[in-house]
Amino acid sequence: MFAETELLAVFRALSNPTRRQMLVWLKDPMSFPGQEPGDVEIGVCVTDIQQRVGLGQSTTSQYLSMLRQAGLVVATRRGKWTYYRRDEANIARLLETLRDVF
Amino acid sequence: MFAETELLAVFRALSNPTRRQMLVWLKDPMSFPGQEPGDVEIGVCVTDIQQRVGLGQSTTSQYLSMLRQAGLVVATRRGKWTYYRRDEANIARLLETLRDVF
DNA sequence: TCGACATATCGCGAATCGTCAATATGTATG
DNA sequence: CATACATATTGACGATTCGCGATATGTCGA
Repeated sequence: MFAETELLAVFRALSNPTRRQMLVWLKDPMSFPGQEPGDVEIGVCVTDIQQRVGLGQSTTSQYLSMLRQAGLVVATRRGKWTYYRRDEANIARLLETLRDVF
Repeated sequence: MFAETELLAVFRALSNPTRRQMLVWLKDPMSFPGQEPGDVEIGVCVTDIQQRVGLGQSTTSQYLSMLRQAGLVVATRRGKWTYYRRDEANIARLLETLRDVF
């Protein structure tokens, strides 16, 4: 299951509408500008996400870091870029936990 | 479904461990001290909940109010007491929404 | 109506959040 | 190595949250 501290990180992360929006948008990586069909599996880079959410670069980076610490996304560094994608397995596990706990 | 502002209230409410604990404890009203078998359907009064969470009376009242505004519990006034119980139907609806959205 | 009791609301200081600009770190390329 | 670029970290500051004590509101019984 999820430990109390993990649940805390999850709910804190999702208590912000922009961070929730990020997670939803990442369900469809191709909807981001500049995404090539081959990039879907590795995710979307920070700059592309930033363009879409319309916040500053540092804020975008921090928000993605929070989502990662909450176990909702995973980051992959490739060259200069860091790609973020949803951690579908963990999200599914989380939804099961929520159903069991609440 | 749940509107954006409703989801915000829900995640804000659940981003606090004590408020999450309250919601879980309310699954079993009989586990509170001073609960009579006939009280299960109406819920648990604020004082009994406060005894258990160990916070101040005002904080307990405010936390329950937040859970109510988030649609997670319902309040019933009877005499001097206000009884709180889970809104199971709405919680189930919420879990469905979460499964659809995330 | 008065006092006792249950709950809600108000006002406060400390801590955390939201967001940014500035700066640091890492990485590829000339 | 020097430069440019992508991302992460830091510092700042107003806004919000946490939890409390004090106080207000509502309800019952004498």
